[in-house]
Amino acid sequence: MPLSLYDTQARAKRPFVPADPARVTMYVCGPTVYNFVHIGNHRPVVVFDVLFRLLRRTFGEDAVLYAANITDVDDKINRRAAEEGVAIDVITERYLAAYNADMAELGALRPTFQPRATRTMDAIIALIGRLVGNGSAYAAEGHVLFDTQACADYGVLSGHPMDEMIAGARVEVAPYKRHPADFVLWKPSKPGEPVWDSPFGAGRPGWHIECTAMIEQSLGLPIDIHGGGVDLLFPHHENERAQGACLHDHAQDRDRAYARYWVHNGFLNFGEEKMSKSQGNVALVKDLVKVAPGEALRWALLVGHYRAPLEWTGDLIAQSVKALDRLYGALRRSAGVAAADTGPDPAFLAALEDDLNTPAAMAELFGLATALETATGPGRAEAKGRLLASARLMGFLYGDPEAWFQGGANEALRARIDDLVARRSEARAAKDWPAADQIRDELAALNVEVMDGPSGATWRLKERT
RNA sequence: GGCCUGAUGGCGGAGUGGUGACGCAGCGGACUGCAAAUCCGUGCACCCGAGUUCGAUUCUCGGUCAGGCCUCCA
Repeated sequence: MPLSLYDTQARAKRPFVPADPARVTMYVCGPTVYNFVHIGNHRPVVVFDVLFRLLRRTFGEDAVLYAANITDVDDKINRRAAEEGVAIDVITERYLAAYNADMAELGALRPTFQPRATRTMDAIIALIGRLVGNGSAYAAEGHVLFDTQACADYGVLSGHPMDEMIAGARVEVAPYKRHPADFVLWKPSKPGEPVWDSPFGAGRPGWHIECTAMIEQSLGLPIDIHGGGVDLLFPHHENERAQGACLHDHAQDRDRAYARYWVHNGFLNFGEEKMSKSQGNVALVKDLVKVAPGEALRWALLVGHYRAPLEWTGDLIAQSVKALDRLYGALRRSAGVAAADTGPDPAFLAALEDDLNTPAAMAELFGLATALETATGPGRAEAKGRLLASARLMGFLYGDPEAWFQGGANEALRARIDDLVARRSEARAAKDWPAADQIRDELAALNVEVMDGPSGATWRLKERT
């Protein structure tokens, strides 16, 4: 079953056919590194990581090029640097490192490229020059603006009719714009802000052109897949597409001269308590991992279909932990079984290939876990192989099952628990049930649950502390 | 005002023109000294109205409700 993706521009699911199967390209808009990003920012990270893994499996690991950019030129970065009285680099390096650490916690592969705006400046300036040169952009009062009127099909991506948009606009239109929808490609820097020399005067780039330049420099245009959150659909992606279409004005397929598929993930919602940085109640990965493993956070982010909004709650995290308990439990009980080299389960793969239907794929994983629990003889190795290969295609079950259940215990606690479990086993062997039960109560007080099996007792921590 | 989504059991969440996945929670049973874990079984839902159809949760139209975007938010 071939991979199909919902393409925002076509407003339909389309079979995914890359321009060149030997060189599949994907670009996803990444964060502005001025602070820690909250868990919602990581939804696209995880979603497109699953797509990255699936593409690598389909077309070959070396055939897929994935670029996820970093915006390191921005007003918010400038403000933050000024507040702390440090150089801008100090801010961007700090939060870029934190961002990459979060990605690792969530089990996301490193993208092939992580382009940064500040390191793409020559390409940005050259690109603006080309747009000015072919009449798609104009200079006004020290700015360079993209001329949306020169772009015949401006609006086709987001479906925003330009007239309506202007009528409902809630922003004041800068006087130097020819048309209200025109947007900045280059603008003068204010005192203290980063500044670059350019043929249009000293200044800094607008947001949209940065992404287009980073795509062109890292992957080359057009790309196969352009991803990001739905909030970026307008104006950011619309503007990117317009820039791309005007760069390649004579391309045969103008519509797809920039990106062949547009994929947008839905928002993460935070229920009644709106998560906002000003309230200081944001959910940060570095804090969440104290409550639940990063793998469970990854699971939670994939519990719903990527295009649907997802409610981020404590219960969602708890349920995700239990879901992984189930899968790791099946692995733990088959610890002595060597996994056969089977590859992913066909039904599981079909679910993922159907526009990344992760909930359906997860349902298949539970079925595979039950198959492993109930299989006998040689069927166990095969069942274990299918479960592992399937789950790992989604970025799960790379961990050691024992570590999953006992990982929260330090050396001293572990020794104490092992001792209690051993003493309880002796009591049970002597059929001294009161003594055995009393030890079990002691273990429970240590947050330990003990499970008796045919080959002895095992234990797990009930809750992470 | 414009554009765009969505409405499924106690909760989360797929999917389908005709027996409504899956997980958690619940219930019954097996196993267990008792539990836990596991296995087997089971109760519970498709927003409202009209239309198309032999048949609609699924398609069409209307309504209600909820959410998003139109502001350099993933």
